[in-house]
Amino acid sequence: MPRVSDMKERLTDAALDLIWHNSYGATSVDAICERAGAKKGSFYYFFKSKSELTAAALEAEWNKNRTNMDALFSPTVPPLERFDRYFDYVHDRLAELQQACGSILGCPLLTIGSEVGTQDEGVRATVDRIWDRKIKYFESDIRDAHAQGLIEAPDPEAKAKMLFACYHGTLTQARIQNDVELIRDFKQVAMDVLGVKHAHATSA
Amino acid sequence: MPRVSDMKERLTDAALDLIWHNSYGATSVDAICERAGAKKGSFYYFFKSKSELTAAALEAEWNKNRTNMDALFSPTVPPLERFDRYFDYVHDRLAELQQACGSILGCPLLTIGSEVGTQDEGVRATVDRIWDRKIKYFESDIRDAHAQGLIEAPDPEAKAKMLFACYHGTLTQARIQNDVELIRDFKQVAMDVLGVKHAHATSA
DNA sequence: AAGGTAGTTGACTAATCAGTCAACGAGGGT
DNA sequence: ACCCTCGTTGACTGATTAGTCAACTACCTT
Repeated sequence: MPRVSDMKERLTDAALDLIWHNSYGATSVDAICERAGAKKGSFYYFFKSKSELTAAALEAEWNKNRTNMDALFSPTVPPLERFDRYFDYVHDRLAELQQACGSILGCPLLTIGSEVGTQDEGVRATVDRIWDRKIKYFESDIRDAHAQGLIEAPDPEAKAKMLFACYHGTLTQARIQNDVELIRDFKQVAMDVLGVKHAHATSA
Repeated sequence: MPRVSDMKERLTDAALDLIWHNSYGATSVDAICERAGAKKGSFYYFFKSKSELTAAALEAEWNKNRTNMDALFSPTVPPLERFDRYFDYVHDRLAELQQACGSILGCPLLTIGSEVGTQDEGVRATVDRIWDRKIKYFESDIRDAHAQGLIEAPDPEAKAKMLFACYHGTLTQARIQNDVELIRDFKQVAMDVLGVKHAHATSA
């Protein structure tokens, strides 16, 4: 048996999988253990509670996606193209997951945050923290686009917040209706919200 | 004891309250019964399961809000003013609820739909159905606005869907961050998404 | 006033829940 | 060769879960 255990990661992976696919409330510690190949005792060796594991799982997921996000929102890419690539990336990943599990899963941050936000302050604060970090990608992007005269956005922070909220609303509607099309259609909405100038409509 | 019982309504009211405030998973049948002043047996006399009760509670809520929605979206009101009044109404109601319970609750349709959508087809379908009905208010409104030349919206159905998704994203972000301001700020976003012509910016 | 029916009761089950614990195992450092 | 520590084990508890059921009550109809 390994001196350095990968069990902690197996547990956070299993937890995020199950909670994202189903929900926080419907995911039991037993189920997480089973998927991770762990026994109850191991679980509580690494985590104080299901709530704490969930927070850890969200942080772990963030760290995994971080370099990817950095690449997508690299300042070397033209501002509006960053959004374009990002929306494509999320769309493709969710479509791929739908192939595997049958459902459009939306964003775990919103799904989990919305579910436990009023009940579990630890998880809520974690969601909030990661949410803020992700918005920063939007914010920088908007600021660059504004500086280059591509859009009119005197308050990039507010604009980023709003765009982020709209995007997540779309992802969630896609989850509820299990329809990936909505996500593809969002690009045009993003252009509208951003206030992209000389927007020659690509679709209706 | 009354010949005609109001227990069914008490149960759906209690269920929606608790599920909206907390979540579907965190709301037990026992808790619903306690709040409704019912015993277990009464619950299962009226409803086959917690899932069925939830669907019934959503339908009941819809019926309660129906006349209100009809008034807000009355064709006698200028199209853009309808949206304005509706957004104000939701904002005020959620702010009021926040006073009472401490939390911005967002929209139960999205919260519940997002939580149980992948697990409970009955509830999911109910959410979907009501969601569609509510979007119709947006759709008619957008069609009228387009006809009056206030906006450019050749596909009112798609536009309505997108605006609805964006709005619910904002409501949910407000729930997660317990911040009512986001909801107030949405009006400007709505104008952008709608593509309101000669939009003299009222705020930033 | 008799009887049917719509509604109520609360004790019951069997499963599942989150979380505990004391004992065990296997490397690594010395 | 020793121990010490990181990790593992699985049986256990006590609470809570959704759902069942047969007996009961009170009203309305006739």
